[in-house]
Amino acid sequence: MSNTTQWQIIIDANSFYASVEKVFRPELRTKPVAVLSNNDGIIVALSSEAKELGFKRGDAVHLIQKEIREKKLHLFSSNYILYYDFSRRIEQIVSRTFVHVQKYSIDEMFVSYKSAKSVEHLRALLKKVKNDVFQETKVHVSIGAASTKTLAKVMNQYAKKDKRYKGVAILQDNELLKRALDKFPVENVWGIGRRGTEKLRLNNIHTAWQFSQKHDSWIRKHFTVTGLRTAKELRGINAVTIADFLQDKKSIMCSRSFGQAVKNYKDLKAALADFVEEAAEKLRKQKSVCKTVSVFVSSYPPKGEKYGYRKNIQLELPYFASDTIHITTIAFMGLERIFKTGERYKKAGVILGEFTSEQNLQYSLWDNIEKIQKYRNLYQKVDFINSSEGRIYLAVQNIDNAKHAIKLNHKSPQYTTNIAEVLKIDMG
DNA sequence: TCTGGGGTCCTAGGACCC
DNA sequence: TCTGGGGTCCTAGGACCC
Repeated sequence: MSNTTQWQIIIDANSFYASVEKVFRPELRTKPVAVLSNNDGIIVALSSEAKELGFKRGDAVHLIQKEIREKKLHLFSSNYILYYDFSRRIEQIVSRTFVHVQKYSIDEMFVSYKSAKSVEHLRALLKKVKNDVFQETKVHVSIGAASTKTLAKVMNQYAKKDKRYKGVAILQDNELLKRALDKFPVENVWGIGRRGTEKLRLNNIHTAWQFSQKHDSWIRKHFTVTGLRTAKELRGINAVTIADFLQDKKSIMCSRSFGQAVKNYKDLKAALADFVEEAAEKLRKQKSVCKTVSVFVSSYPPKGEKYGYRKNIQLELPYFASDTIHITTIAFMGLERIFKTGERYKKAGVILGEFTSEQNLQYSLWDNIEKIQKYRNLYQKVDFINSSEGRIYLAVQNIDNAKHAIKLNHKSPQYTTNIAEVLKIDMG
């Protein structure tokens, strides 16, 4: 490609959670490792060794105790604070080389770059970034680069799966498209879901190349404009933006299973307050306001029965809001209506829905604009403090989380973020 | 003693209407 | 005696994804 190519680059970490856990346990470097969900319930991440042994994401730990023992799978409770810290550090390292870095998920980021003098120049930069990340975090990343994001994702998968690429795969030229896409299964293309795959199979389309070569009208008819955009991207024409991938959420949920049964109203209420706090913070972060608040609870089933008490209720706020105080008030009203005494609750949560953007918000004649503004200003300050200095809590929140503490029997320390848990090196 | 959390989309079925 | 046909909208729940 010419030296004015706008390169689209995707960088993602390999087996991210498992890799981070291995960083602090070098003796496990070549051993099978799995990271567990909250309450150590299921497997959510696996090292390559664990995948090779047949363990799968979603496996219920208590059902595979025997295999875990026999195959010597090393377990870790999830330690999200640690993973987020690594994610942030990797982003910082990448940002030293590239200016336009956009985080996509905890282990994945987009980069765009147009100053490469040549493909070899780009390759050198990407190798350097990969190397820097490994030197400083001991986490391996895979990098794919091409003229469009969808193609970069294709190359990223080559970089990850085909050892010959050594972790960096660049689609040098659109002339090489056919070679890259001919062997690439269409179901692995970004934007082609399972449903889409079925439809394509019926039409005898199996590779990304075959899909990209269909007529626009045919694609538009069967896969709408979204499918057409994907096809264009596969042809080397930019048709999606980062914003398309990073769409604002249409609902925000926060829920948790409890480590042990919660029985009384007060404890459930405290847990719910935490969930609202978390959800409202996410809502404000994407600059949305919500209209509906759903609260749900579920309890352990009585002996011999399959289901326990399950109930959810959806309430409307009197106006669109994003402040924790108003949302909490409504959530409590909901909880009060669905709470049943005598149940042993195992899980609860809150879902915020019906969003509109903060700016688009039209105040109705009846709304107390001054009051809304006051809360909005207050919560800008709250979010700032929460993100920088510490945390502000509503009085009802259960600060030590003692009552709904989750089970974390295999938790690694917060090596990098908690001074009390920094790695101790035995100087022997 | 038993299994996450968060999200999207689709569908079946009920309420309601003409 | 006995109860059309067709449409929309909404919701709960399921399938699926990572």
